Amino acid sequence: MAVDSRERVHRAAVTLFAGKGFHGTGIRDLAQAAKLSSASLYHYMGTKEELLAEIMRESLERLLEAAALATSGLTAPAERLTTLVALHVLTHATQPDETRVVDNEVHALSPAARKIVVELRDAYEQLWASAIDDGVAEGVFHTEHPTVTRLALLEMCNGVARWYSPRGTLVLDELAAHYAQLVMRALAHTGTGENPDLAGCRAVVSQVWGIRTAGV
Amino acid sequence: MAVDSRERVHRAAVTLFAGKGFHGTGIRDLAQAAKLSSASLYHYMGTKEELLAEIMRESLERLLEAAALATSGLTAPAERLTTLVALHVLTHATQPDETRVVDNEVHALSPAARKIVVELRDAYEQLWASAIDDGVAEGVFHTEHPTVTRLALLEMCNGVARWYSPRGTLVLDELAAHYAQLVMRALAHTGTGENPDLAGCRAVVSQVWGIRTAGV
Amino acid sequence: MAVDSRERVHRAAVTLFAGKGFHGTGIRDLAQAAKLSSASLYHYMGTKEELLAEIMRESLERLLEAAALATSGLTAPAERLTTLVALHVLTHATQPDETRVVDNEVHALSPAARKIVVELRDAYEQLWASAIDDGVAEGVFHTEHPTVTRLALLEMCNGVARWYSPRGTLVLDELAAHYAQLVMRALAHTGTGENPDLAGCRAVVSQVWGIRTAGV
Amino acid sequence: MAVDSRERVHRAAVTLFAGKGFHGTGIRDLAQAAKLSSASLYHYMGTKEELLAEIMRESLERLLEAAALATSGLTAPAERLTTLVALHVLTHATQPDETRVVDNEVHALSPAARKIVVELRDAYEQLWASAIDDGVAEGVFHTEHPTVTRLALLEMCNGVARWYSPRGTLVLDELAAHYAQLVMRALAHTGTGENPDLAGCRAVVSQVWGIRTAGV
DNA sequence: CATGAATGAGTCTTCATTCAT
DNA sequence: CATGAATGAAGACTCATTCAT
Repeated sequence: MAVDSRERVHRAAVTLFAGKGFHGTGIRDLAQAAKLSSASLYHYMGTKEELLAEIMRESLERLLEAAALATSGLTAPAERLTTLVALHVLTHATQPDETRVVDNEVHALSPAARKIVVELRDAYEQLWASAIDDGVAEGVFHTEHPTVTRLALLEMCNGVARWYSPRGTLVLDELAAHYAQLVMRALAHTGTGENPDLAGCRAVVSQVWGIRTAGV
Repeated sequence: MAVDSRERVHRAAVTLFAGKGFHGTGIRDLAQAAKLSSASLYHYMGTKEELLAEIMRESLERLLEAAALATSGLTAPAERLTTLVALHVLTHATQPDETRVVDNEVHALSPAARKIVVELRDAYEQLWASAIDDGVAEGVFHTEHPTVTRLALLEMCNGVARWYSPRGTLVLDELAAHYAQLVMRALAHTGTGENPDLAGCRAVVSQVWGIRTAGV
Repeated sequence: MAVDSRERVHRAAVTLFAGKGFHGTGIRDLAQAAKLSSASLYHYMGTKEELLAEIMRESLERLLEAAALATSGLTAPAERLTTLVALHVLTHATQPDETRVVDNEVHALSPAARKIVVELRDAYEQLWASAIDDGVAEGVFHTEHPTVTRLALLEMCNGVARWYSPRGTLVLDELAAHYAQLVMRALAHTGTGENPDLAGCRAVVSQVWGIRTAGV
Repeated sequence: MAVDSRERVHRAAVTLFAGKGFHGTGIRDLAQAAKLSSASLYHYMGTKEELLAEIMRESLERLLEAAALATSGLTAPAERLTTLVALHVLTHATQPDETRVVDNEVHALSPAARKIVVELRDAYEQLWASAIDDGVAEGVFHTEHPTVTRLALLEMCNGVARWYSPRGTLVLDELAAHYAQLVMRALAHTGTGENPDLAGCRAVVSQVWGIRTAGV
């Protein structure tokens, strides 16, 4: 059936793009994985790049939709953020291929397609931003640099797609709860211990990387 | 002159591999960026893949060396970890291209080269692992899943290379200190607030991604 | 319906072959222009090349038939030739696509199909040849090289298909009459003015095209 | 040598484009004819279309230059026109491939390249136009439709490239002189004999080509 | 040290055509 | 009668690499 084949092509693309990268995946790889001839592939896709763009757009739209669904009705910033974290982590743990393609292959998109993808991603990140900002305003979250913190936490959660395996001992719920806890702690009001020796670290970096990093 | 050219080739490769990926970078791109003919390129490198492997190995060796230098003499787990974090963040902020190549292009390596890189990375991560484990053992860090926490925090710090720009308002020292704070908090002993509605999140993910993710 | 579709296919082919050439026209272009799927196309044609051959054969047969009809009963060479010219010009002005395909796409035919087409064309040109030869024999036409003259005049009339537009100011009848006049004049007995400086022209051609045209 | 190869590529392209058309000529045909691998071809050309465009441009520039050289200093319209005719015929007889490519493959050019070619061709035709117009103004040429006449005569001369063979009995000088004579006669003041039966011809065309040519 | 020339294998994509439905 | 599905062969073009100069 047409539907089956189209689906097979997309799944093959997601798997291969995630594993070998967009440019590392040949049209023949796709064809083989989709059990089609490379010519037949073109019944179910436009160009290779359009296929990538569609995969990324669809992934992001699902993530955005899921986030909207899960947080609708929630008002408390902490509740909103933990829900976003849990959703994000669950999604990245269960759809690691889609997620990695979205995270790693933006550079392979044409400017037009990239614009769409970046806008979707920005819309999604805005949900995080407003939860964090609201929490800070309400005094339940504490951070000096909310934007930096948001980026840091997002990257932390993105990482799940790079290492989580369902074959491990950690159950999905535990994983999600653990990440939610990490995020809540990171935003908690805790007296910091002493700072690291930043001057020493900078010196080491300069030494190891040579003069070209004089900027340090 | 030879040294200069070799250096130019490496720098060009790092920049291009970071920006367009290994497979997305052609030998002609490299030649152009290094202001050499594509044939001359081969005076300063082996194959394209050997060039990649060397870049990755060198990057990781420097990171490992820097970590060893910076933490030598430190015993307190908190001190060790904050130092590692600061070093990691400084490195990723000042050498984003090298870092991104290391993080994103492992899949392009041959098994032999990959082995070397993975071993170096594992050695480096082991420094984090022992700091965390020691801290937990000493009761200064609190986490139920030390390994997961380590991976989460590492990914959080890796992210710096993907977004930090020296043109922003945040100074390097502030950046490093902020990340150190985030890490310390994440390992602090804080009563977590209520958990997110995990069942609800799982249901949303299932709905949005369709039955193929019944595994959720 | 079948007839309609078959007709649509032929018309689409004529238009496209004339505009983009046989090799420049894809089966999908044909299908689109004929408002059919590319598979359905094959209900109304053999191979693409057979379609071309049929179009050319049919065109030439019509021209030949028209010439036979129009000149039947005519005996005077001048009358025969002007009639052939008028008919030729009218045909090329009103059927420019068919005509251009016949004139330009012979090279795309297989030897077998080409043979048929060439024979038809030769039969047609023979009508011109005999009119001219008879006129020369009767002393009403004057030309030193009847064959060259015939080819020259034929090409002159063929040209109509390349530029004539019904949207211009020139009415068809005027066009045909004008060409008939040109042909009659070209065969008239007129003292030629002085010859061009052929040696000078040859020198210029040699100079401009380089030594490879030493043959000049 | 590079020069040799580049030259071989151009010559092969001219021959093949003339014989099989641009779209009918594959890159492999070119490579074989130029005695190069298809990859090596690209050391000496841009895209296939750029190769075509360059061939056409160069051909037209040479024709234009030759015409300028040959007619410089000539003032009498008849002299100018016969010189243009002789030059045109000599060029088409000695460079039939270049000429046919210019005449037949305009449709294969991109709009940008086509513009250049059309402008060159128009500039060349303008030389004919002014010679004819001047002759008409001076009363040495007689024609009711100078533009139509110019087009007709140009096409007549173009035809040479389609049939002339140096292996025939006709020497180049005779060929050029004969065409010059045809052109002079076509512009002479000669009483036309009776017109052809245009109504009859129109009826025949309508009958043979069917109702779709009701426009006749 | 440097590179123009060269290429076999590969890239993505389209070709004309067939056939089961 | 009509067409989605399918494909082997071919399309133009680029790849990473080598080598004689």
